Amino acid sequence: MTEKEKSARLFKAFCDANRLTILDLLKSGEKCACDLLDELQIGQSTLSHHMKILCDAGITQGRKEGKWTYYSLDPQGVERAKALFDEITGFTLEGSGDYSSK
Amino acid sequence: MTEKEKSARLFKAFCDANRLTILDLLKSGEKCACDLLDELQIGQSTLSHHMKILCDAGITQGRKEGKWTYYSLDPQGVERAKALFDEITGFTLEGSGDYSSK
DNA sequence: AATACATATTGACACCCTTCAATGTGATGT
DNA sequence: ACATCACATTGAAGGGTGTCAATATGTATT
Repeated sequence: MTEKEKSARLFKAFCDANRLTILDLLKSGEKCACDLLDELQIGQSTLSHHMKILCDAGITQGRKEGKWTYYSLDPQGVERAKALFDEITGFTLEGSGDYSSK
Repeated sequence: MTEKEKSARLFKAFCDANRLTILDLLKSGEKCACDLLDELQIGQSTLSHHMKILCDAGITQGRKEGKWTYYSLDPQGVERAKALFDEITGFTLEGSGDYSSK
């Protein structure tokens, strides 16, 4: 798999309205699957599917505690995605971050 | 179509390896379709298809001159995508840009 | 006008993605 | 042990996407 294919795959995680809503919800902090489910008009298995995609992409992470799974944004993963997007859009920030992570 | 659906659609433009390569090539400036075709391992109709997606997304623009069509990045469109991505990833720039455009 | 050229459009195909219902799994409670 | 709860996995259906060959469109050239 080429670099570009890997990038494309990472961005796919952001290409679904439900996943964007999930990321939005997680911005306010960790949430269990059942809380997310309450706010989305999708079935339980569908949520599970989306969470797998987000976690596989490294954008979110899951933490199991008893019966529940708590999901949260993975700050590192989010930064990685941002850096990649900036790289692709040819953007270098005047007077700010160092995106040399990759 | 909801906001999130619109965002998801815009990001889809970045979710194909060939399109990422095209954006990469256009970073160095305007190029005609035939030049792009030389560097990609895809057929002519496929390139045309990808250029339509990128242009429809507002990320690139085409300029016709005689037989040729010259493509280039649309700086405004690129910034719009970046701002949206930053918004989604919950990023607010310390001491920099104003992303209140939307 | 006839031909050649550059690009766009169309139609078909294979693959991928989202979704759901059904089922599996692993933890908790009785 | 048994039932229940929270979540994951599987399998199937439907729509979307990338690709190409073929064809159409529009522009130069002869």
